[in-house]
Amino acid sequence: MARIRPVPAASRQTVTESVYQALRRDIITLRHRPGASLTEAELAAAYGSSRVPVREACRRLQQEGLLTAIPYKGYFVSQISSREIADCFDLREVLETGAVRRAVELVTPGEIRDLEKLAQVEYTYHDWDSYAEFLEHNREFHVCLAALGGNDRLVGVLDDLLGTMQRFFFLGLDLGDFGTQMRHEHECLVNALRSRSADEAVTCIREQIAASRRRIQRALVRDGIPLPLELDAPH
Amino acid sequence: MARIRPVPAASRQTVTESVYQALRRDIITLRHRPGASLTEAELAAAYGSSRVPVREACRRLQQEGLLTAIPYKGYFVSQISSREIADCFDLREVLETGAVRRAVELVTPGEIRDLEKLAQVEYTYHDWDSYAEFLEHNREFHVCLAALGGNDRLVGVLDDLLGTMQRFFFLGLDLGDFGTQMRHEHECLVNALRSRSADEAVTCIREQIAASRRRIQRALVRDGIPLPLELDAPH
DNA sequence: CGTATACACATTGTATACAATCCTGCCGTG
DNA sequence: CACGGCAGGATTGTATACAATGTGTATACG
Repeated sequence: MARIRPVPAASRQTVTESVYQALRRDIITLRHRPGASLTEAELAAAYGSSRVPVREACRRLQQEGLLTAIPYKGYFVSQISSREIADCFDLREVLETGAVRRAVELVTPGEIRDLEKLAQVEYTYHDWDSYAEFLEHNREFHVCLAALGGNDRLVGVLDDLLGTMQRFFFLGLDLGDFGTQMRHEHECLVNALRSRSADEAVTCIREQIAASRRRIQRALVRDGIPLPLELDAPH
Repeated sequence: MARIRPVPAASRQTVTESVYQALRRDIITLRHRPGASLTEAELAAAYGSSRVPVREACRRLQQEGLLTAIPYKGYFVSQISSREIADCFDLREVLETGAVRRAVELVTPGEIRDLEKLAQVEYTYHDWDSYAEFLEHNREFHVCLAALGGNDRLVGVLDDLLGTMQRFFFLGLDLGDFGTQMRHEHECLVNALRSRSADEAVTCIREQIAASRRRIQRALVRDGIPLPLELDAPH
């Protein structure tokens, strides 16, 4: 079906892996607030393992941009700044438009049908758990779309990026019921692909990203304060 | 001067860091052949440390794409496939053109002067050591150029990508004396920036990347297609 | 009272020992 | 001869113990 997804290599259920996933989930769902301080010992106790797997998990999350490590000091959950958000959205636009320009040339009817299935997902407003599931499917859709461009390296980068951005999306979803709207956006993209119109697809992606950006801006404003969340706290 | 360069945070001279740099150097300079098998114990002995720092270094290199890890089996130096090369070049084009489109709007005269200095570097044909130095400076130039676009996240991704690609470049440099040519290409880019012409800059980048791609293709053909190239083993 | 210095504490960095896993090849059995 | 189980070795995965580092604090001294 829809391409490789680098490797399931690391998905062998090892302690490191489970700590990584648990910790990542807790950061993305904002259980660990941006700016919060974490130590290896603390996390090891919390997730029931020794420091070694915790360490590896933290290194990965650091690489992804969700954590910041300060030697001999500890780890800190990355702040959500408007600058960071803007950077992520801009990069996403660059990557996705780049990929889709190739995709319209390479895509096959079968792949379009597969993608169409992925586009169907929605979420239930106010159901916190369904947000997480929806976001995973959404990520899957965009990654598979990009994969149609045939550049595995680019797909990997986008996958990482969307992983980081999940934290932002979480803020936006609870603001209203955008499920049908987002599904419509996805279908719009699939149609553009079907007619092999690069310009149409690019426009569609741009609008989609702009809409997502607006949602998050609104959520940030609503949750009190412009951003960043509790910035400048450590004085 | 030329922007932040995320952090020198990890550059505190720790064992992990020195192993990482040494191992990375040996992979990029093809001392470890593509496809070669490496074990943690072996590397620990070779670089004079315990397995833990080796492990962390390998994880980082894996993330960068220079190593592939197979659980309970070992690590393998990533192959250089023409597909991989094409992907990297395409992604690079997407990132750099994306960045420079912003850069022409934001760049200041002072930054242009700084960049001009970085553009001056060349290398000495057939001097293996000077290749490495040149490639570092070349990377610095392109990263700083991208940084002018103001998207730190994008810069980070590009930095990683160029790091991986150094291995390819190594092949191309020894093929002839392209030092002056490449310097000219850099200056061309600086001029485009000065006249704030996005189209000119993009064209320039495209040509530059195409030229680089051709050099490497030629090198691969010369060295007998399907890599690897033999290397002077340490015996 | 201000400043510098030494010391203690918290945290990560590193080493070593042991457990889990996977592959290979042997050997027995049908 | 083919096939399956089983044991041995190699390698990573994990836990624990110890060293290095950096930061803040208390204390002595000017």
